[in-house]
Amino acid sequence: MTTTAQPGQPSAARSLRPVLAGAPRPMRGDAARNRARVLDAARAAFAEDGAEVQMEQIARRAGVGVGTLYRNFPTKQALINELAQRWMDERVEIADEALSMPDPAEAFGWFVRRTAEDMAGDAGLCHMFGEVSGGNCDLPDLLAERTDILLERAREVGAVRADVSVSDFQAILGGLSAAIAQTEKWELFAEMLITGLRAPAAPCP
Amino acid sequence: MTTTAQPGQPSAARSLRPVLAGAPRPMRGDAARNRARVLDAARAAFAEDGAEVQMEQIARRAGVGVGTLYRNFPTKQALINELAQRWMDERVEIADEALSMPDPAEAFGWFVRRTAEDMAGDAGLCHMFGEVSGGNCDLPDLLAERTDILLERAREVGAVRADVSVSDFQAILGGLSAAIAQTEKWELFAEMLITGLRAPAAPCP
DNA sequence: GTTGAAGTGGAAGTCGAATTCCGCTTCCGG
DNA sequence: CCGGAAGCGGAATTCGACTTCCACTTCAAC
Repeated sequence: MTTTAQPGQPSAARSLRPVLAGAPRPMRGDAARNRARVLDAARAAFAEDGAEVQMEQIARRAGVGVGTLYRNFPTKQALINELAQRWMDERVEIADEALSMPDPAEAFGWFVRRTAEDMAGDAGLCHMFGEVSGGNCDLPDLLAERTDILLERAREVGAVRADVSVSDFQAILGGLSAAIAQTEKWELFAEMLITGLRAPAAPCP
Repeated sequence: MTTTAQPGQPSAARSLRPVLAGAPRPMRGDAARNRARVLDAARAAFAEDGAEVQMEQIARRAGVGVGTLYRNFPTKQALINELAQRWMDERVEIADEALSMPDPAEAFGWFVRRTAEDMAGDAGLCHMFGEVSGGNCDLPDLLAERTDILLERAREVGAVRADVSVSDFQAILGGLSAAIAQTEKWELFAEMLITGLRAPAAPCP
């Protein structure tokens, strides 16, 4: 139910016209357009209403019938996974950008702030983080790897306490998303996190 | 659906034998016993599995039929509300205990730690906090009032930044519950919160 | 322009969980 | 110990999603 492809395009192929080597037929133009519309509509719908939106609402929003949804994604979950994958990819980019910054403490703070900001703008993202960190699936390897480095470097310069593991950080981001889902005050929350995460050395000797 | 009572006992009456003035008959002894069993079973079930437990599981756990559940609570939601109410009552007591402490900073910290600890021990509580702060319903007046005082006092001594409102704090607790639901490291999270919430005075000049 | 493979819409089917119903059982006042 | 009101169990019903199906439309190669 989560593995193999089924209809027009495997949900793992992310581009509009995934003309991979060996694909017998490139997918009809209008179909590709519809697939894109569905993805957009789904993203918008999840962003506004969270994961409880119904397939029919997404379909209406995209201006297609439910049948078309199911042609492209065998399952509601598959559709969600597709979006999750895209979000994760974006997150990996952000993490890479942070990793390119010279100061580890600054990089870490920037990543947290940026993530909080993105969450505030997208309820779907919030929910997904809740899920992902919620245990339904783990942080994808690519992202976990980046996060690990980010965290490690920050730890070395004392910007993050030593007893915070990647999975703790993951849980913390889950908490952040839950908080932000309730109030849009992401700046406050991000600041709190960054401060609270700092190693608890005696304040002022 | 949320207002009027229906069967044996209105879900608002919390005691086992709510022989309020005017109640024609005090409720049969075995019925009261069953009601209590149901409540216990429900609490345990929610604590273990979160809010997605099925009515039948609760019934089995309590050793009764689903009919008995519905005799006592017109709706699954009503049952949840009843438990939520009880949890909230406990929380008010905790808050009161905190309020009786002399040092506001210490009181605040103690309340946060205690809440985190309780959350760690009860997935049901966690979930409920998520819901309650999630907007489905607001913090009950009684608790909001206590929290407000706790927060205000802590603010005055600089243990909490000035720009944190009660509703922010509520959101933060929601986040805390989400984080704790994933890892049991409540001590770490509580410490982080307490530190992060502190007024951001310049560290060490 | 024709043709048939690909794609479409949305009514109908399925399925799981909440809720209802009712004949049988258990209390308890007299 | 009896009668009948109160309570009980759990099979049957309802309800609201997701998912399937298929007659019909659209595209694009020839």
